[in-house]
Amino acid sequence: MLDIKFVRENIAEVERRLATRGGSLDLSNLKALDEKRRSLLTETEALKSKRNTVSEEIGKLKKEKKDASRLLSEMQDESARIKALDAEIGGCEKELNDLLLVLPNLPSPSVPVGKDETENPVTRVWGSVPEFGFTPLEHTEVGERLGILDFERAGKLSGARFSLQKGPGALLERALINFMLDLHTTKHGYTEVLPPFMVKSEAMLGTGQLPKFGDDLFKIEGWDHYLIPTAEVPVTNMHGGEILEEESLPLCYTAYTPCFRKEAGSYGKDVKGLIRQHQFNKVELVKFSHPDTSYDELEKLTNNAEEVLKELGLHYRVVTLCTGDMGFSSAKTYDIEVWLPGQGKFREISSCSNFEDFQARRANIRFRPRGGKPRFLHTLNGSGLAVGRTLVAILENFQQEDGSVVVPEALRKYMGGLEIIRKKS
RNA sequence: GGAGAGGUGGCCGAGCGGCUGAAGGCAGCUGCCUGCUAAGCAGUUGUAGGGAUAAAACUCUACCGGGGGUUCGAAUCCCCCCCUCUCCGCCA
Repeated sequence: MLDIKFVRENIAEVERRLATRGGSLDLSNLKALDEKRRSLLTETEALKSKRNTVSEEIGKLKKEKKDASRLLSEMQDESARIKALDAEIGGCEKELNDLLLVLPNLPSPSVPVGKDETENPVTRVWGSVPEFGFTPLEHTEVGERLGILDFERAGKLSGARFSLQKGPGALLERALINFMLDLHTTKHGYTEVLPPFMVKSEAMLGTGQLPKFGDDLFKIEGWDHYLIPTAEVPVTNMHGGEILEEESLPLCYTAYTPCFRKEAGSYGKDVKGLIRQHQFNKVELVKFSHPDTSYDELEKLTNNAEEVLKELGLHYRVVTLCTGDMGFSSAKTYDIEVWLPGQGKFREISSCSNFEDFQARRANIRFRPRGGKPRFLHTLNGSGLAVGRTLVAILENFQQEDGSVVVPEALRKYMGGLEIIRKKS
């Protein structure tokens, strides 16, 4: 959520910067509501002030056993007016809030202006395209031939966009989760969190999924709860409403959770395989940062996610999302894209964002500067990494002509020393 | 799910419908004092939103789990909801 004060004082700039996200918007409605609210406030507060002093007087008169009926009847009317004004202010604030809640974050000035994903500049590349002496297969093919991926049975249970892994396929997923968590906790200094996988709507509001993107979420019938679409939601909202010590920043958390997404509107996209699922595993990185250092923290966080791919030996590139391709809550986002030989292209495997104080304001997460007033802090997060897509990358990059898959060195200790996944004969 | 107890400031803990943003204590900060430490004395310390200001100072309003109600006036009375704790039931 944007700061209404900032919007008020910089309305033209806000309009201009938001417009770079695409689409047009008009903040005149917001401006009018804000002005109305403030003038109503001035009016009602003056009345309340009067009521307070008169009420005190009435108290005195009564104590002295004097007649207060004139003041009493006068105040009856005033009170009714205050009540009506308060109701009007309430409505005004609700309307204003509703508008603010659906306004996206301002892109950071460092974000390239562009209309869509075709205008995302490549920021860096690591490794190189692996060469095969044969035509590499897509992961679905590799996995099904090995008997470790079973989409047919998953479909029987749950329909499209679900998967089932078996034997070394299930083990590989588990190994990846443990490997990533260990890397981030031991080497990068993050604290592991195992959060709830269901949260209240308040939490979804805090990180920006609600009210605008409810269609993408699975809601629990009869409850105010939703299945989380990412660990970002529970982990960021973990400190909702809190005032943290300045010295404790940055707080760095890593969390494994399954993620549940409806993928509404993606019909026909990635219908096959593990790329786009209603349920997938992810290890997430979340930071609560001092505003002064949040962009340094974004670089570090992105590097921490990249490290996973480096250790696994997977070729990838980092792109900076342009203004037109950024998510609703983000001020700046890097996507990490891994090379998939079976598809012959880079695919997103991580998205690392700085939300500045956008989520902190919604979720009311602050810190106390030494001796000063509480301030909103900055929140960041990134996938470190999407586990299913990492498994896809491994199957595609380390497949061999005979259909087997070499297990990356870094994962072997998590797989009982297994070096190669072969078809069970 | 059933029964009971409770939710007040950073913490503990008072609080007759008006003089309570809220006693008292602890913690914190600022002075003073003591050779050091400890103690002592005085003062001070919440959040949000308006107004004012270059920014402050200043000023107004609201806030005692949340929401409604009664009243000129509610932390205090009434109703609904939420949460925590204890006991019972159920369960991993």
